[in-house]
Amino acid sequence: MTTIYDVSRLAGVSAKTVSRVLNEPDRVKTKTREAVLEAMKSLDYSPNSMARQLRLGGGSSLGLLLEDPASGYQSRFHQALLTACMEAGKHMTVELFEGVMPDWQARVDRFLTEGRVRDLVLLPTLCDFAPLKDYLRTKGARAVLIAPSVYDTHFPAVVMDDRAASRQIIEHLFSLGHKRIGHITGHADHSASILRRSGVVEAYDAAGLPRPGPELFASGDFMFKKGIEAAEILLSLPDAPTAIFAANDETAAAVAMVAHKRGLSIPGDLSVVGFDDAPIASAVWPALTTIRQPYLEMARRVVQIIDGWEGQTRSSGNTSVFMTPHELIVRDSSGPARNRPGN
Amino acid sequence: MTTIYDVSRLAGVSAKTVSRVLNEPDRVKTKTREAVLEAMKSLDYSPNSMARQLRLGGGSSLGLLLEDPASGYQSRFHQALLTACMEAGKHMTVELFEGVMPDWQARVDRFLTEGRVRDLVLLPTLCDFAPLKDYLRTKGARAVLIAPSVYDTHFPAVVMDDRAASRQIIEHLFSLGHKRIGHITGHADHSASILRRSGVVEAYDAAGLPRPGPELFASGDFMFKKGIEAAEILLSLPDAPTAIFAANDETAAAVAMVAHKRGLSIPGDLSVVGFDDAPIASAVWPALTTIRQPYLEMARRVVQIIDGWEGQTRSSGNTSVFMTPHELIVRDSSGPARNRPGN
DNA sequence: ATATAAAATGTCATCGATGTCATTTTTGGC
DNA sequence: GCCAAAAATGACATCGATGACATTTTATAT
Repeated sequence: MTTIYDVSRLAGVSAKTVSRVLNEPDRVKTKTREAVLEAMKSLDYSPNSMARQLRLGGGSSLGLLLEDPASGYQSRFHQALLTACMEAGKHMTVELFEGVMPDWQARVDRFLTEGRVRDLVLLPTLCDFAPLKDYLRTKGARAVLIAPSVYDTHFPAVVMDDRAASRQIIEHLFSLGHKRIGHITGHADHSASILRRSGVVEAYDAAGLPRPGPELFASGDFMFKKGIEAAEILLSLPDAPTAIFAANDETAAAVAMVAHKRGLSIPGDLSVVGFDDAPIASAVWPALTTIRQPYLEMARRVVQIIDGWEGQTRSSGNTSVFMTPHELIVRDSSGPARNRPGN
Repeated sequence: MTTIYDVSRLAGVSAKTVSRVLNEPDRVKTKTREAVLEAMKSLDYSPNSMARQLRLGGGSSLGLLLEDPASGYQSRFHQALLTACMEAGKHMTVELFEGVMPDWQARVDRFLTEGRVRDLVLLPTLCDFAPLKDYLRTKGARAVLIAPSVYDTHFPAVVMDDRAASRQIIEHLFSLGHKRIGHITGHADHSASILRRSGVVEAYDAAGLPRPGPELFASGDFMFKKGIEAAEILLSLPDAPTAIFAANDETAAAVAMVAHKRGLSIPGDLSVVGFDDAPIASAVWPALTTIRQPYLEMARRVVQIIDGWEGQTRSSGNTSVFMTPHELIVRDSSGPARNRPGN
């Protein structure tokens, strides 16, 4: 690596002058500047950003640990963070954190050090991995948790109201006349799964209806494949539901696929509702009624929080939770309940 | 920010000892170490990674500019790069580079400097944006181009053989007895679109068949919505094709949707083939026959190339192109051509 | 030509860490 | 208790850049 000194030597000027050519070209005589520029070119010089940052007290990047970048949630949140970072002029360093490998501490350490990360964002389910949070605290890193199952005294959280959203969906289906509604839950490790499920129950309670039997809850894991199995189970029920609310859009898409396979029309024979407003929600036919997750708003909030940390040594001790509003999007996959023999 | 000196003062030792506690704890007496650790804790110390990197000659992150992170291609490649980086122990800084904003040079500059990026990856269509490439060269940054339309003297390229893959698809359809095959092209800005289209023609030529008429080529843009329009056009043809090859899976999914809407069964009435092996290819019903893009292999190659640059000042002047093998995946959306009235 | 202000350039210290090598302390065998 | 060897610690230089301030050169007015 060539340095500013090599350039200064070749150009016959002081290092400071080279620095000036780089940072305040107008304060250098044209002739000198040209000589310096030529020297830089011939030496193939490029400034050492580390030294610059050290001198200038440079900022660190926002760090994002991704457990499963193929997951719709993570990739969409990732994307929202990119946008929020761009808006705020921040940079983001991303790293895969797959499962818990034996040397995860060393990996995180290198991520913080080599990646120059001080503030990070933890998505589900990483945001619930206590050893990681402890380790981060040890290392003096700060973090924002996204939709954690449990709030943490040391890290603020940005969330949406999964329970309310879920209840809203069921009420939407009630209003269309549905009485038997199946629910495919999400992955058991995600708090959202539990919240969404309890939103379902809450809606029945609020409407003064008896809670649905356990046969109407099929377990899923937010993924397409498991969604197929779950849908098969629900639709094979002797008294099959007239509507299915899947814990996310991917699962809902699986339900739609199974329904088509069985010759059921949507929403004529079966209403299907998802959650997330993922691209797939508009890509399947018919387009899915769903809840739009406020990804971008949440990401912006994250950046705000981190911006507020500037200068502070670490996150303050008090828990703070930022709730972000969502939105029900009614598309074509939900419609009036059709009376079926037996209903 | 507290420094190693603050800690050393409080602990009553030299800065070097504090450094030792951090880097080679065994070389410090237990009692001293504990005192230092306590001082670090009470001062809430965390080491300045910039200074460390400066001293140790730290490496830079791999930079990725994303034009449209929602695009399947970019997000999947992104993901593959994450994996490859993890395998190689590298870090990646990602940034949105949406369209060409007036201050793009300043943005790139900040990305390189603040993000401490020296090597970057340019995906389509950014890899064909000449001003950016020129600017990067000015700044002494190095880059690998992914599937560029035109090769560049200054930057190596990693590609797959779109034309051959496309030809393979058509030959697959030929082998199933299809004679009228529609093609929905990709976005005109992507070289892949042109290559895939010419692969189609090549297959006809190789088979000694007359080239398909222009009515069998509908223009798409790799996106679902445009795919719907294109599918409508092709399927409304007086002599509609018995198979449609869409330039990517998303478009193919749109074709499937339109076909279902029109009551056509797949592959009975219409074979549909995509390209990419995106998640959506397995998420629609029936699962799409498609080409698997060698994302991970390409990403690994990128990391290899960049690793090879270590120490070198900039990319050598000679163009190098790395071709990566693909794979045809036959699923359920392609089947024997059915004789239709008129055929 | 000369004084003087303004512009251009240079010197030195500094950012926060670690490597080198010198110095001090501890350890263990006698 | 003494001495050599080993262990622990410290002083100082260094990484590559820039800020503060000093110095030199140039431009302008007299």
